[in-house]
Amino acid sequence: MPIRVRLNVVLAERNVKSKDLAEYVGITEANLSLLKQGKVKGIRFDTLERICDYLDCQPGDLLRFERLSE
Amino acid sequence: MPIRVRLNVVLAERNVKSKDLAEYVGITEANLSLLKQGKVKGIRFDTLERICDYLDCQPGDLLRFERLSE
DNA sequence: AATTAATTATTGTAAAACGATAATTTCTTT
DNA sequence: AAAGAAATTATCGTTTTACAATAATTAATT
Repeated sequence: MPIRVRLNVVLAERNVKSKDLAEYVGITEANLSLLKQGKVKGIRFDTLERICDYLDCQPGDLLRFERLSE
Repeated sequence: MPIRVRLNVVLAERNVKSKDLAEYVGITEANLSLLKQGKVKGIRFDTLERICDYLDCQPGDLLRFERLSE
């Protein structure tokens, strides 16, 4: 699955707790955990938006397309 | 809605026809059109992936978080 | 050892991505 | 101006899945 979710990386960089982000975004810690680990198959823009807002980042920081070959 | 979908921009830059992209991605032109215009509320990663693949771009090229103020 | 933080698991539901199709509109090209 | 191609809009239906809610388990911190 070449779309890589690197929310975990950004969280670590920012030193932000999942709990705090979840609270701000308005989703459960359980779901945020799944998202962090790339265990979801998509994302709603309003969720992405609030994450970017809180982490002061861009979607491109959270999502990367990684080609298989090369 | 501060997540801006700029697929239309990238398509224009690449001079790619919606029809061709739709065909490659495997979604209907109708749905691609909605996506192009930011009229969807989310996206599945497998769709995003194929778009990035065909357009040789990153999610960050297609999605931008734009703050309201400032 | 306690407390806190994060992950995993389960079940349920509502939202919406997407299909299929067709009609309308816009854009090209002759 | 016609014709053709490309794109948008509109309906309706279906299936997927993001998310909630909750609880239990497993890391980390202190």
